[in-house]
Amino acid sequence: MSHWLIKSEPDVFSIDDLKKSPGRKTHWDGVRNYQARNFMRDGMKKGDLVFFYHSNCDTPGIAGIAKIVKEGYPDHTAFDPEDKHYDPSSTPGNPRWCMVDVKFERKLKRVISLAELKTFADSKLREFALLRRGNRLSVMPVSETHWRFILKLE
DNA sequence: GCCAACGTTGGC
DNA sequence: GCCAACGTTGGC
Repeated sequence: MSHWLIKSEPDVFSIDDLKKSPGRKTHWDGVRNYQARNFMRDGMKKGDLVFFYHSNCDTPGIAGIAKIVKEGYPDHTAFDPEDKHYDPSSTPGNPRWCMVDVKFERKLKRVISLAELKTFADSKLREFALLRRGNRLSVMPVSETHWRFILKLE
């Protein structure tokens, strides 16, 4: 089983929104970055656990844990001209983007802030993709070691 | 294939 | 709101 981190702006969709969603799950649509897509399409497997990260907010950080409940399949929002993430070069016959379904697992007891994570950037969390300079990836892998260490901070 | 222009992300 | 980082686009 692998571990991951996905980012979301809480003003748009927070961990609480996921918890309130029907069946406590949602499809993770709108990813329009090839590296992120490849992680979703090729890496994410049913049962994998995912850190739910809040970005672009007062206290950016890891807010909760979700689980992959459906593996990669075409992101239909790319086909919809009305959708914010419409991409005319992606068609049902030849879909370019994909999504997975994630389900609420739990909130962390407290948000583990980016600021706190950064204090370990040169030690326990060296090589953690989230802390690499200028990282803008919205989907990234988390190593076993890093996953366990971060959970211990909780 | 190069690279300037442009758009987006996301911390601060 | 600013701006650095960086991915994408498109002219050449």
